[in-house]
This record gives sequence, C-alpha cells and structure tokens, in this order.
Amino acid sequence: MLVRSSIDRSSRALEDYLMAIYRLEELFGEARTTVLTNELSVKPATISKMISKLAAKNLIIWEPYKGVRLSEKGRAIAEKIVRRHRIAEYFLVNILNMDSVKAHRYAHMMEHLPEEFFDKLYEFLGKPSICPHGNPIPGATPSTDVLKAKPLIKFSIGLTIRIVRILCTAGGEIIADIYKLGIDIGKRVKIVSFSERGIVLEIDEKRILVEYRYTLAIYGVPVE
Amino acid sequence: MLVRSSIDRSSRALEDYLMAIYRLEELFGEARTTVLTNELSVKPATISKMISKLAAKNLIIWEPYKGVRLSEKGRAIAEKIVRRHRIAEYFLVNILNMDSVKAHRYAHMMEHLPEEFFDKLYEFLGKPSICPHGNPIPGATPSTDVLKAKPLIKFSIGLTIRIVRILCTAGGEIIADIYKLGIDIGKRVKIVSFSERGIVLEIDEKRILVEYRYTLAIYGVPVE
DNA sequence: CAATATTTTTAGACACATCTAAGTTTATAA
DNA sequence: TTATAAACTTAGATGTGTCTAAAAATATTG
Repeated sequence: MLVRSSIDRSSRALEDYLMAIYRLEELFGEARTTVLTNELSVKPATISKMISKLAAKNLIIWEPYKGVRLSEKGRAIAEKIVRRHRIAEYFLVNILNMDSVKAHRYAHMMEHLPEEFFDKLYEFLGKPSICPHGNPIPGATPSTDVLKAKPLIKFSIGLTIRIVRILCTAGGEIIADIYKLGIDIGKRVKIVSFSERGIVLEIDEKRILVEYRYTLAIYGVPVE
Repeated sequence: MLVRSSIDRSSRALEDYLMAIYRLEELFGEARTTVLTNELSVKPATISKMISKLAAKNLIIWEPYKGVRLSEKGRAIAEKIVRRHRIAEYFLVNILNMDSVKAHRYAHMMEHLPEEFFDKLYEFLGKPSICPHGNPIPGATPSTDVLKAKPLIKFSIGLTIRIVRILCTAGGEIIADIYKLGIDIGKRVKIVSFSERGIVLEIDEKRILVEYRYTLAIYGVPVE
C-alpha cells in the first residue's frame, strides 16, 4: 500500500473524534451528539454517521439517541493522543512562551504527529507530569494533588479550594472563559453558595458566579 | 463557514504538491509527472489531475506532456512552506537530537502547522539562517557561501570543493543515500573525473563514483 | 397526557484526492 | 523512419468526511 509522507489523512478524523469523546466523557460522563457538534465544528448528521463507524470498529459504545462512551480499545487510543496533546501544550507554553489558550489550539494541530516525535520532545522537556492546565500527562506518575482533585461542584459550602487542574475541550473556549474569570492553577477559591445557574465563589476578595458548565471543568483540592 | 480546529485538510495536498514542484524545479529546473510520482507517492493519473487543478488556480505553469514550473503566486506559497520545513528540521536536529534524515521526514509532517508556531519556534532557536542540510531558511540573510554554492556538476576536474548544502526531496531517500556515501556539510571533495554514470570524487583519501542524480543535489564552493 | 420543541438519526448528494483502465503524445531504437 | 516503449493525460469509479432535508425518538410544556 502506498503511504503519503505527510500525516495520514484517514486516522486524523478518527483521532479527533476519539479525543472529543474522551474529553466530554471526562466532563459529563458521556458524549452527546449535540455537544460533539460544538467540539468538532461539524453538523449533527456528520456526528451520527461517524459515531456509527466508530461503533462498528468497536472503539466506542453507542446507545442510539442516548450518547456514546469510549470502549477499552478506544480509550487506549484516546489516551495516546491526550499524552501527545499535553506534551505539546507544555512545550508551547514553557518553551515557546505562548499563552495557554492559544497553546491549546496549536497543540490540537500537533497531536497527530508521530509517537517518536513526542518521545524525543518529552525527553527534552524533562518529563513533566502535568500540562499547563494542570492535567496529568499519561505515562508520568501523577502527583497526589492531581489524583485527589475533584470538580468544584463536589465540594461543600464554606470550603476553600486550591485550583489544581482545568479540563479542556477542543475549541478552548471553556478554558479561555475560565481564565477570564480570574481562575487559574494554584489560586484559592471559597465555595460561597450554589445558585440555580452556578456556584458563587469568593476569589481575590471578590464574589463571582461561575456557571455549572464551567465548574464541572475546574478541579481542586481542599486547603487544610 | 465552519472551520475544523485541526489542520485544514484541503490546503494540505495543495501545499504538498507545491513543495514537491519547488524541490524538483530547484534540482532539475522543472517538475515532470513521473518524478512527482516518486515525490508524492501517488499514481501518475493523480498527479495529472492535481496539476490541472493547480494550473487552473494559477499556482503553476503547465505545458502538457512537458512539465510544470511554479508561478510567482505558487512560488510565494512554496517558499513559506520551505521556511517552515527548514525551521522544523533545525529544531528536530539541534534541539531534539534526531538524525537529519529522520528529521527531514518529520519536518514534512510539521510543515503544515500555522505560521505563528514557526515564528515563535524560530525566535526560540535564535533565528538560524540555514537548515541542518545547509539550505537557506527563507527570510534570513543567507551567508555568502550559500549564495555562491553550485552543484558539483558545475565544477571542473581537479578542483577541491567544500560541501555547503544538500538539496532535499520529499521522501528523503536522496539525502540518506548521499550521507551514506560519506558526503556531509563541511567536508571537502576533489573532482577527479566525469564518467558516464556520474562524477568520480576523492573524499577522505578514497575515490567514489557519485551518480549524476545525486551530484545535482550536492552544492559546494571551491576551496581557495 | 397531548402538543410542541429539541435532539438524534437516516437517506441521499457533494467535494476531494485517490485509483484503474484506456487513450494520446513524446522518446527511443531497430 | 517506422515500430515500440515510455511518459503523460483523460475518463470514470471508489472511499472518506462533509452537507442538507426529512424522518424518528426523546424531552418539555401547557
């Protein structure tokens, strides 16, 4: 079979879909068609068609009209891509001095480069264990903080939480919005109350309302 | 219009074709269908079809059954990609310690990443003026050596030449073969004679025959 | 709980780069 | 210089990922 020397076209879409599903599963426990629509900038009909292909390849588990989750096989592939993505992000932020939102977008373009590139890059970077958003790089030993961290929504009123990681979606809009609110890795926030729309947080002596769709992505640990 | 966050598919093929034509033009003065076939690992019919598309877009000048050359417009695009390719190669060899043949292959996969990535990377690398194969990085000020260098085939018998640059093709087979012969940037070779098949060179006190298709790619300057 | 709105899927068309097969042009050799 | 070989192009088919339009399932609301 002939092999183009550029990045293989066929595996690209597949990897993008698995990545998107991985992220949504991380956030919501499952991936719905409409949400994938935003993640992949593609019409619902396209998502449906691709979903049935991925399901036929046993990469995902599909309950029609309900949603999809990754199979073991699919998750294994997705985790490889997540690793590449986070190594790329680390490089873009810490070596090339890109802001972390832009880095996220560019990392998405780099994540289809071959494994060996990332092995070399990872070596050069000194084998970091987390990406700039605090998310663990698969393969590295995660810190206890990262392991213990839970989404803000899981903590009770009154607790002060140190932000440890922020989950990312494909477009990067969610992380951009979150950083705009003044939330960042290492910052401390206090859970003030739960309203209908979101969580009221105290951060830098100010109170802000953070919508639930964001608080699902913000992981932290209680401050002793 | 919807925009995928991954690298745009449509521009990929176009960029690959322009790059291949650029390289063959550099080597042979024009690009023929059969040769493009090797460069792009694609059947002749495909080359023909793509050539007529590129010609319709005024990116190349096409004389059917004769060959193609880049138009001004096409050359401008190709030079951007060449720049990206050579910056990537420099990074892969000098920072990630890849051997230069493999770097060439990987650079080919990276060369479709966006301009800004390469601007940042170029900055980080200290704005080098040549790639690891000695080829100038467009935009940088080239050294006089690079400007004066000519292919070995242009020099007369008896001259000693210092190798300055080695032109590359897509697959990287040519550079790999050349390096295997013991030829490398900075080395001195003496033009012994011209045979039917190639040039007899004296290198490291040994005489070797280098086929003409290789000598076209090997650029050097006479040693005073 | 019935009507309506939203989400999801199916069906079918399209663009794109590729292929094979066949025809045309150019080059080579007897 | 004609016959044969090689290079190149055209025509038409295929696979993949996308789209629109319409149908089906699920969720929401009066």
